[in-house]
Amino acid sequence: MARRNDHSREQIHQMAIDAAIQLLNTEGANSLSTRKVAKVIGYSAGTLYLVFKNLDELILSVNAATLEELQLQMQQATAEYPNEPQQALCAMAMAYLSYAQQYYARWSLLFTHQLPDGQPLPAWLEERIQQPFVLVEQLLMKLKPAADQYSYQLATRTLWSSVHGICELALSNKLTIGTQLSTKALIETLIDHYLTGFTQR
Amino acid sequence: MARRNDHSREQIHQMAIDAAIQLLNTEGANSLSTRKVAKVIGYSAGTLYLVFKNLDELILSVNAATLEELQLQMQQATAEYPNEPQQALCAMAMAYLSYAQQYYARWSLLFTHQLPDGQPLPAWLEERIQQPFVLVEQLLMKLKPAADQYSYQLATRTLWSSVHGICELALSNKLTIGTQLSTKALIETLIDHYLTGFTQR
DNA sequence: TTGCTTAATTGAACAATGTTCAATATCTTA
DNA sequence: TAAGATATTGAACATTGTTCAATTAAGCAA
Repeated sequence: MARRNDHSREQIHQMAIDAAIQLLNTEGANSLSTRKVAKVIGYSAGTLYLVFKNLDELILSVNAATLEELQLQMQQATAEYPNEPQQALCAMAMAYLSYAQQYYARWSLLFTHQLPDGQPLPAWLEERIQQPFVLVEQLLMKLKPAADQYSYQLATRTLWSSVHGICELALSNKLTIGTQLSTKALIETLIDHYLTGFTQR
Repeated sequence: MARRNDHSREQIHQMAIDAAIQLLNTEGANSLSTRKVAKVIGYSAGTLYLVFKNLDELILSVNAATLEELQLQMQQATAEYPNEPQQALCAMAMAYLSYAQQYYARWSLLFTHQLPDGQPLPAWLEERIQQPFVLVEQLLMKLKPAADQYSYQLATRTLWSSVHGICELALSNKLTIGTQLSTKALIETLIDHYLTGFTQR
């Protein structure tokens, strides 16, 4: 069979991303392969190479889609606290944790995937990576209106990568070994203590 | 060729771990394979299966060795500050960052490797994972002698997974996109702000 | 020393993977 | 309807983890 013309290139591109997401959701990270994605969308593996340079590029596209979803969840979580930035930050962190739990394979792929040779990430993905930080930064500006850009950038990245670190170690069962600690409690003390320092200086 | 009896099982076990570490150091995380390890130690791939259940078990052993080295670096970093716990914590965090930079492939393998089906980590590795936390906990006890076990556990895990998160995102170039921030500055503000909150309450 | 037993090690084999590309079957158009 | 263009395939290749019957040398008994 050849020359079907059932779908446009753009459609195949999107179908492949959707299929990969579905595989990650149902089968886990170790079961993502070009052949399986191809099977799900009803095309041959070779067809994927008309639309993606290679599997890495497909994964980067999946990661961009994941980041978009994650950002949306974070944004929605803040809606309940329009005038309480600290509460909003807490809710956002919980949304982050919650998303990571629910879609663990996709979420961890954001961080475990490494391009060969240490190739740099494409600009369109770097763009997407920055978006969640923007949400955090906006809340920090509400919390302490009179600070300079450097302080906001510094506090945003420090606070959010810390939240991320807690989620990462907690969800891979490396954090609470031999303790009764709850991940939620860790995140709450982090935010509380860090913001105490941030607002005081 | 068969029945060489050049090395004991224990020797082959250790040789394989050493070879894997060497491959990770020189070729990167994507170049670790049973066949390459076997080639380095001068045995066939099948021989590895006399000593490890599978590649995952070899990787877990490599990770245990990495954790041991990492812990040693962290410990040595504190030696200069026997009476300044906060300085010691900072030095320890810098040692963590430094190790992660120098041995990035091995360090990231600690966190990117996932056992299939969500199998739990073996107890001997969980043991090793807890050790670095012990070092942090000791310093927090010096810093604030009158607190209960729960507070120490909570603060230890919160602080260190935060340091970890900063290192992780920074080293995978996801943290300082579009900014001039230094990873060191992020870690310093984290420790400073968090310890402010920790000692005050 | 010789011959037998034993087991350490191999190498071939299998299934799955990413990737490439000549072959092909269908669409388009003249 | 015939010819040309091209979208898609499927076979092929290299590499991977893993298994296991075959083999060969070590150990041992006579």
